[in-house]
Amino acid sequence: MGVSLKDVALRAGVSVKTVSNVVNDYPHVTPQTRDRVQRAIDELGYRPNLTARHLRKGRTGLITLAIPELGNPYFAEVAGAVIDAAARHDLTVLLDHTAGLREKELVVSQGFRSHVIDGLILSPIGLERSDLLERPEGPPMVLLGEREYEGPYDHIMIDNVGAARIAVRHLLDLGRRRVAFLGARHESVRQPAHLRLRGWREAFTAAGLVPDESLVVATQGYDRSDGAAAMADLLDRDQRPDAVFAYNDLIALGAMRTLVERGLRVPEDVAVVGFDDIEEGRYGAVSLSTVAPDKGDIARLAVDCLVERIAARGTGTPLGPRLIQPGYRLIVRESTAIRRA
Amino acid sequence: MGVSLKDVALRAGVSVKTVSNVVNDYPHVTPQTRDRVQRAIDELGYRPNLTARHLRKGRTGLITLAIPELGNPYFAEVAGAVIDAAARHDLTVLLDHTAGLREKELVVSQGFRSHVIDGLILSPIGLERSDLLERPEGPPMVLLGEREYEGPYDHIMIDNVGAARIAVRHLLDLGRRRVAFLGARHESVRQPAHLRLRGWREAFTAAGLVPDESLVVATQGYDRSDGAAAMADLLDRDQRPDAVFAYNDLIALGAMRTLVERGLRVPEDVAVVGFDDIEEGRYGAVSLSTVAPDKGDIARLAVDCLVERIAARGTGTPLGPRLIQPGYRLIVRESTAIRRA
DNA sequence: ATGAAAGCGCTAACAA
DNA sequence: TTGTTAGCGCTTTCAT
Repeated sequence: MGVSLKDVALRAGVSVKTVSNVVNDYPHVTPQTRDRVQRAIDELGYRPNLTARHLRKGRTGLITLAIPELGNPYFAEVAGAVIDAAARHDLTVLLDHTAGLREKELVVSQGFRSHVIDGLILSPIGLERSDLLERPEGPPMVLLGEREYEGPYDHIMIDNVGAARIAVRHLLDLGRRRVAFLGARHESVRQPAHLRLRGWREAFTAAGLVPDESLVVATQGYDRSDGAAAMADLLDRDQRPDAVFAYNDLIALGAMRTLVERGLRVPEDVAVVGFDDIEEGRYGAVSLSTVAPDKGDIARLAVDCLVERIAARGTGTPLGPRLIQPGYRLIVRESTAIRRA
Repeated sequence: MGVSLKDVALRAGVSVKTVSNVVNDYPHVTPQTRDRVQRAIDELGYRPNLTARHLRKGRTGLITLAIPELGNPYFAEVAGAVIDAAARHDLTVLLDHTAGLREKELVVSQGFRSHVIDGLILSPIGLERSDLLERPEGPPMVLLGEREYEGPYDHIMIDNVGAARIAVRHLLDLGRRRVAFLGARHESVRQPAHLRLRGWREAFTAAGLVPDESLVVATQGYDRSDGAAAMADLLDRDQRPDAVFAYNDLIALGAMRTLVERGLRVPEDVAVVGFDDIEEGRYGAVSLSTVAPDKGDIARLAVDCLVERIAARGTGTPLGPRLIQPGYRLIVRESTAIRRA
């Protein structure tokens, strides 16, 4: 099939080793030899077979990134950033999506394709803590995302409680008092929604107010449709909220859609804040205020962590699990742009 | 490091070949032997080294998918579908994004990582036809997307002219006459925008009308911001349009945003039709009518084509380049939901 | 500075 | 039915 080192060596009249030296920029090669080899390489159109190189070196230059859903703009944007960050380390990204299903996440976290990849970045949702603890030996893994685990793995996660607190405080500062939380979870296990809900509560308490738990609405998923349904649910009740803090932008967007359908104005009647800062939030009829995690930061930190882990392998250097918190900020747009009450 | 075939063979007291047979479900193995080997595999926690297997077989089970931008929901959704379609063939997807830059597309189309992948699905924008013709030997490649090439490669592309015609006709049927086209290109080279623009023209002609070329607005890119700017540009002129057909949903969404800012109603003042059917179009304050390409179909066709090409390699079976047109349909939503004039 | 040869883990002829 | 062995293309001691 392809042109191999041997072919080049034959053509250049040198040994395989010499060609290899040239290809790998080994310093001790005479310019003449290098020239001759280079010419042979060009003439034959030689390209190194990475598979063979990897077999020999035990590294592949491939990492897996497993996210819940590519259709979710937040994850799509993060994935793009991870691909770029990985490229800067000469790593190529294998993309998987798990639909947030424990089973699929399990398959990914446990050596699926483990011999092909040097490492793994996983953004788990359904996975249990115990699954993590029972993970068999395998390539280094770094966790990404807002579900707490406190397991033996590096984890890139923003300060969800703090971020939510700031968002809700912004609404309280606007004079809103009936601030709903959209996107809670029924499950008792650790869920990112719980953290943001805690932030919601703390914001009230910090302001000397008592949060009204009846304004907490759970959703099935994290999609626009879930937000739309949750909002409808809320509006069907007696007293309507004057503000909404949504688990994420998609839910917020869905909620805004319902508000418009019901003839309510945003932000006059109901102010809305989301979470994620997906691009679509900037271009709705009413642009969406949101908490913006630094996605570039997140991607960079995850890849850097993983690269470090990969490098540390074998060297026996013990490296405790780290919890790393990327930056975030509140972005105020039209959905809360209103004079103080 | 890992456990190899040899280790298992040693443990089970058989030869490497036998273990290999068991692992690969080779039929002629006695149940007892199989059992013994299986036990050894389990005890040792053996997992085949795919890199080695690939080196041997000359196949890796990896394919590259290169799209312009993961942040564009249309491409993100297509990418997700491709990953699923590939999984059904036991293929794993390496995702690249090119930003639509000729240079990056060139790197991808020409053997970048060519030894690691079995095939390549490329969605080019900046690439020239000549680049394609000069492509060196490499793994099979299938083209995806709406730029015409008529090169020596399989190409999955919907009937852009026909699809655009139907969309514009829908607007004309509504009684609209000043139907603008947003998202044209200045470049003279083949561009998907040209095809959709042709459909725009043909719809007028077919209705016995003369298209008003002053309603064609070019944009820099294909993003929401481009749509917003183009719409603003259009509204600053004397006579405003009563309908807009946008190159894609993002441009349409951006345009709608501008319309709202200017106090115009959709669809009463200006009806809008987009292209792509991204999910976000369903949840705006006014849901977006659009041309919906069958993304599952597109992904499946691309992967199937590629798999066929991969299989045909070496077998000398000549297989001419094919142009394959996936299905599409017009989805009418609120942005054009209005009584006939 | 360059060459010879071993071996990464696997599969596939060929043998037994 | 199972074992032996030769590579796939590359890197890497160890010689020279």
